[in-house]
Amino acid sequence: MPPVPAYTATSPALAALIERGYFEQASDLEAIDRALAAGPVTFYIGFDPTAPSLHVGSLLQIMAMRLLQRHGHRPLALLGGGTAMIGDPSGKTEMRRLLGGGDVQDNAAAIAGQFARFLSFEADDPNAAHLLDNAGWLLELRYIEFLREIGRHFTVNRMVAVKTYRDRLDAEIPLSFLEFNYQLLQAYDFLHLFRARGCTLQLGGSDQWGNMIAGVELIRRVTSDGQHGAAHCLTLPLLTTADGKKMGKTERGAVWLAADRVAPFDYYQFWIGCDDRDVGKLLRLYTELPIDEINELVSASGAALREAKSRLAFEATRMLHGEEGAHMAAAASRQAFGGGEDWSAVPSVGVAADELRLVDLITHESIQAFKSKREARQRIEDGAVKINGEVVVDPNHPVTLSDEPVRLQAGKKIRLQLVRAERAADAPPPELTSPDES
RNA sequence: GGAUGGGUGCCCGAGUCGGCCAAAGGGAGCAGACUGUAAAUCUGCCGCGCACCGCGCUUCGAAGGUUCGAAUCCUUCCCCAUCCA
Repeated sequence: MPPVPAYTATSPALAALIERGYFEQASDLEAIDRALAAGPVTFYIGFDPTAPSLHVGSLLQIMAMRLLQRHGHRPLALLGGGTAMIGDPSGKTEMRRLLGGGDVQDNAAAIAGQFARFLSFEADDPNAAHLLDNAGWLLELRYIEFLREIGRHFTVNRMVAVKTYRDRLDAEIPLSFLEFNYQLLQAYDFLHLFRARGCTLQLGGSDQWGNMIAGVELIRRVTSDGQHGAAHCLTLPLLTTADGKKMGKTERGAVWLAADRVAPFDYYQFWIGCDDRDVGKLLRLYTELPIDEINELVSASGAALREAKSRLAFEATRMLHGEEGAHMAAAASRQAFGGGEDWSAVPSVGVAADELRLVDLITHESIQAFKSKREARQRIEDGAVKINGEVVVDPNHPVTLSDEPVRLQAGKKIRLQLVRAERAADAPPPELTSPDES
């Protein structure tokens, strides 16, 4: 059930945004529509470099950028290297932990590469994307100057009315002055990009509404009347899954885009394991399949929906990890969950031992199927672990490792092939690479 | 700076005239059954470890103390909230 606003867009870009379900709310939809129809629009989305990788949550924003870029508009991906040092209080129930400048920079560097998979940064591309870091202009701000130029346009009365802050105040959760300033800085970002790059549109998650509007208003106030088009903003929905959880979170934490955090196989598994009710929505948002085809896929019901899911998983994986990776992941998934003997594409892990008790094996540092031995024992006794397709209920059951891979199934999701590894000086990282890959 | 109320396991939240508390209950999570690698439901697990139908170790803001024995009592300290200054 895509939110279909009662508005018929004239610009292809906005039409596509709406049709695919990216649109939620906008400062002035018609103005945005006109601008997008009139020619290339420079727009930006901010990303907080609070972790060394983006995750599926931020991927939604990236997909929206990608879509707009395809329609000829100019994306600016803004890393909040400066604002991350403040911490956005939006949606937070507690005070944010502050990140140091060093962390932020490392993270920013790691994240930068991930954008390149989804956006074109080619210099000769007329609407090439650009990656910016607001540390560049925020860190050198001078307090008094900033207050006089920017601060004067904000009334505390209005700031306090913003939902983000309102909630914090109502809930009587302390809101530090530091955090209170976040909104000003984000608004200033927009102004800066408006001036420096002609950026007139900001997109963001719906939790960013207050911050984004603040930027729009700031620009309106600062701009002289003669200057054309004020800036606008548009929010993307905050995705939740059908069972009410935040999109992109799993048992094992966030679904990261970095392959060394979430292997292609696991990434594929994430998508294929989605709730039936979400398939259509996810296909629209996270793949580029034509709408007609999506509708076709989703019209199936019951078990036939698996077709739609595997398509979703494949497409999503392909975009992030490439054609090769996607095929690999798909094949591995079919094998691992198909019940067959052939596991050739299933990720394999080397274990530096000849023989281990089952408990020790599945809690081995390169596998870590369960959190502790305690739990592992329990699960084994529950019948959650299979070796070569056979349930093994005895935690002390010895498992012999050799060059002949052992097929391990632990719980619903974990499927691995185990091979004996050389006792390297440093333990082999738990890389889930496929044997055929090399 | 003053007054009052608080800090419990991933989260919320019981528990304080000391033992039956590794700590009620709920949520989250994990596993099993059922299925379609879905949802819902039911069942089990849910501090860590082991030679495991039992045993050991570490937890209730921190450090000490009283006691055979403390999350529960005393002391000091740290932190938080609200009100006052």
